[in-house]
Amino acid sequence: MNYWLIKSEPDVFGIEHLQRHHETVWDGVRNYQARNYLQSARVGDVMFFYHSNIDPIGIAGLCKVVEGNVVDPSQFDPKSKYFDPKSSRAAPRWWTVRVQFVEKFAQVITLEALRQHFTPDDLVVLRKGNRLSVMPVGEDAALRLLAMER
DNA sequence: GCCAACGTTGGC
DNA sequence: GCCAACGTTGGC
Repeated sequence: MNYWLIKSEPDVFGIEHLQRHHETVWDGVRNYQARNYLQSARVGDVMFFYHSNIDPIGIAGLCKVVEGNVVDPSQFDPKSKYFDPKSSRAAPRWWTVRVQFVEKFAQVITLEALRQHFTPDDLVVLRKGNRLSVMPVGEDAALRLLAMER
């Protein structure tokens, strides 16, 4: 099993939205490296749900992959902001996963707390200039994160 | 294939 | 609102 961190702006879609909807297709990722990570995610993988552009910034909960290799439907929808005219149903560009809500943390693990306990080598999200919206989390870091939230 | 211009992300 | 970082676009 692998661990990941996925970023979202909670004003658009936060952990509470996922809690309410129970499951969602993680659509709208339009960066090739992030897409490649999503393509390598497998059913059962755990994803840390990170809130950006909000106070407090940080990891707000957990979800898990319940379906892999999902074609992102928004790439075909001309009304979607994620529409990609260069993609086609015969040869889709953008793939993702379906995730299921697992847990909303009682307290967000803040960016400040992450910086106190981890180095940028431990956690990609702490690396300067990092803008990936999907990134792997090593098992050591993942287990330490899971221990932190209780 | 290079690279300047441009747009977006995201912390502050 | 600012701005550093960085991915993408498009002219050449």
